[in-house]
Amino acid sequence: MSITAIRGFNDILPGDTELWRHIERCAWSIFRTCGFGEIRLPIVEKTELFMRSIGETTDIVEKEMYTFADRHGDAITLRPEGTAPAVRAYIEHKLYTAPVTKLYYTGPMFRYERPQKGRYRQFYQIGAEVLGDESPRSDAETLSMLMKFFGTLKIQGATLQINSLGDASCRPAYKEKLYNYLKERAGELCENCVRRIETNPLRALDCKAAGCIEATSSAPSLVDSLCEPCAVHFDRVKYFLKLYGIEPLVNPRMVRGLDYYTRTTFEITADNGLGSQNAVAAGGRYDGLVEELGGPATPCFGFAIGMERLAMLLNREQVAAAPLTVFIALGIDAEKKGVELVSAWREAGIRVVEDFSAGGLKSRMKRADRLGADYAVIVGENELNQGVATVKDMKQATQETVAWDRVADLIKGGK
RNA sequence: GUGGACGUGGCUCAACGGUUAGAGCACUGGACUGUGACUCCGGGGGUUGGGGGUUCGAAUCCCCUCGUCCACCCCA
Repeated sequence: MSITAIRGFNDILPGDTELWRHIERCAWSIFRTCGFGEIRLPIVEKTELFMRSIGETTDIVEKEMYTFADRHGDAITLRPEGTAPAVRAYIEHKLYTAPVTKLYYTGPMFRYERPQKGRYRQFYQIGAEVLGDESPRSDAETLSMLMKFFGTLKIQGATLQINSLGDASCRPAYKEKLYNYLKERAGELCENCVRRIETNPLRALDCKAAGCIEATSSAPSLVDSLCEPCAVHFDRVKYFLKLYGIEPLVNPRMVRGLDYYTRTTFEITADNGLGSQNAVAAGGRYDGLVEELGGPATPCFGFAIGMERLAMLLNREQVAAAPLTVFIALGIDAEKKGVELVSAWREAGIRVVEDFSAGGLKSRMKRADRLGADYAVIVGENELNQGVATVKDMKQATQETVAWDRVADLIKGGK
């Protein structure tokens, strides 16, 4: 075997990029109508940015980051997610001077994990962040935009789960309650969760181990422990989601893996064909992050969509490529004329490639077929003398002879 | 990071430790000198993922390594 791509890093081939472009175009056309502007962010950031935002005891920071020393010895990291860089840019460029900022971005993220279906070391996300809006209506509207996006792509079986993680005024008290509860039940918990009691007790709530599910079944509920403002916020989010026609599933045990989330968190899962990596989009509110990173106190809401997981949910047939025309010149004079004809047809907007191979018309028609041609345009001695081309519809198996300047119209009109 | 399944022409897969590793599809040439898909006939294509070992003999057994997939973990 010669040199291959590194593990977990994949090439995305033309057949797939067609689908990816469709997804990106669709996202962009919907997001922009909701007031989002695109931001292009660096792929590498100072390591410190992620340690301070995502949280030092999270799995991402502890064992999944691609961190290097650059030539000056500074610690830099391939971004494992997009929110922290977006917030960094928001602060750096003082975008907070605007009443609200809505940012959209797309690009690769990097996490050092064992590859699996729907999980790669370089993976792509479409992300969106609303910075500077504390209203629960913002949460609901942004979620509805996301659901509309999935609807436009005709994603089947997507379910929205939401939860509220509370904020700085109610979560610490809840954590304490949960800590004491878990402490008493430590014997029933898995090894991992025993460790979490000290580091991140909330995580024990969404552990899949049977013993842990059993042990936490009567644990104090987060949703019941919210302070008044958080409870009101959560109710309003649910209320407005209903107005948007969205019926979310409240999952009080859903805990996110990043430390910066407050209040609303959510996850969209799809069951068809994604295996155990079935979350296609997730996100939530992070009201403390901007301030944490040195900006003014700014309430925010954002989400990220997993591109390859989303692409797996779509069937290629739904994304029709533009019809392809293959031009076949027979004889040296036709080849000469072809230079002019092909560029004129391209100018007219049709997608045309020329078959430069030698050989009989039969083998060249066969090549055209294999290239996936919708039309074959043939110009040989006969056509050349009369200023016409033979245009064959490969799918219908019909053909007609038309003047050169009518070829593009015929092809565009057909189909 | 842990556990498991699997790596054989471009693709899907055969081959009890025993001739020269096969088939279908794909490719290519011809039957058919300017018309693809169907048919028929011919042809090319393999360091059996890589390395080491056991054996008279390894695709097959053993060890290591790389990769893919699945699950755990975690997440998008």
